[in-house]
Amino acid sequence: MSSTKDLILDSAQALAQSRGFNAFSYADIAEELDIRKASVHYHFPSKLDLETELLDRYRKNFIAEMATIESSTKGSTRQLQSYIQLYSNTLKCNKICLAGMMASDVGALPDHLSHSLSAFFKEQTDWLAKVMSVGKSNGELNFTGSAKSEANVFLSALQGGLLIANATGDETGFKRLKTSLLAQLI
Amino acid sequence: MSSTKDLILDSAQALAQSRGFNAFSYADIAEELDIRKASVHYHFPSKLDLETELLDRYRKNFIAEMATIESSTKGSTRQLQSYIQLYSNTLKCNKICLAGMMASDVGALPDHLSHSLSAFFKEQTDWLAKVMSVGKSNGELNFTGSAKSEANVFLSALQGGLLIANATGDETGFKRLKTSLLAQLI
DNA sequence: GTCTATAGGTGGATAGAC
DNA sequence: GTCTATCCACCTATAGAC
Repeated sequence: MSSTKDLILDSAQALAQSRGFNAFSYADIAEELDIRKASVHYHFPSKLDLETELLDRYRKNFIAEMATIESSTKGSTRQLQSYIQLYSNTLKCNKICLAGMMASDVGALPDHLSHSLSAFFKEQTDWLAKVMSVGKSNGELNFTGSAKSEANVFLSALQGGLLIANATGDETGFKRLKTSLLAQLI
Repeated sequence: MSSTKDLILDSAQALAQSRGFNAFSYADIAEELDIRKASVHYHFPSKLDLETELLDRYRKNFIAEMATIESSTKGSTRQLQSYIQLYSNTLKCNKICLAGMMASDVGALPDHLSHSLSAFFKEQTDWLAKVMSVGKSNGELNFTGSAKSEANVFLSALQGGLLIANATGDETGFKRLKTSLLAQLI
């Protein structure tokens, strides 16, 4: 049984990932959950509070997902595949990454949010670089640049690919992108 | 001497590329140009009209840029470098691609705009695939997948890389990304 | 083509009862 | 913790003078 606060976050996240954070209102959330706007304000006094908690939760969830992959999936290639799957799942729901969405409005964000956003991308890149580094050490992966640089390309392509695939409705294009990204590391 | 209409488009584009389309108003444009809101409405009755013309102009400009590159720059590698430079210039102004920004709000866009957005990404991918195809034919470039697939990875990485670099303020990361993208094709 | 003035609506936010 | 009621600022948009 989810708390109202969690349900609000779920609703807001779904709206943000498909429309953008500035394209929905408290009224949309209230309607979806069949509660009143004032109740939403009780849990999140300002919309900035909501946005902040949304990104915090998103970061934590992603970190947890990465930890799960690391502990339950063997092999660098398969770990990267599992990571990619997180993005495929998002695309299936006609959504993009919450952080990717917020990044497109970065010029309008207060400092603490842009810092949190920065941290998200660093967390992702660091984890990917670690996995790639291990894979190169044991001979499973093969690439020429630094792991950090490869991780940056990998994440960038996933973020951009998700954005484009979602805008064009081209799921097969995203499928090919996933294949290419892995092929380049083997 | 630019017309008022062009100045409005310029102002709106700059605002959209740094803040997002839903994070600025006619009042912002009017203030920047020192005119009244009603004058903006004279040229663009609704904000949707503004958004539509903005994307149309952006597409045309990009097509013109690509044509210029094709006619004035010799060699596939150098043509791709020139293309990449378009994105570097955007990053220098702390902006992202207008289409990338709009793509993050695609769930809130009317059909005609999402179709135009789709067309933009197709135009970019097609041009890149053509350049890559030529480069492969004459031995200048070397890659294993299809040109279309490589073009998709290339564009995705640039779009995502721009988004991330702009959000993190990491210009050097974007520089390395550019190098990696080209290295993968040689 | 640009202005003043204003309508009409929505969005974020608060007060206070229950 | 949720509700009703309401405020106020801002936003899109229009009417009509110049």
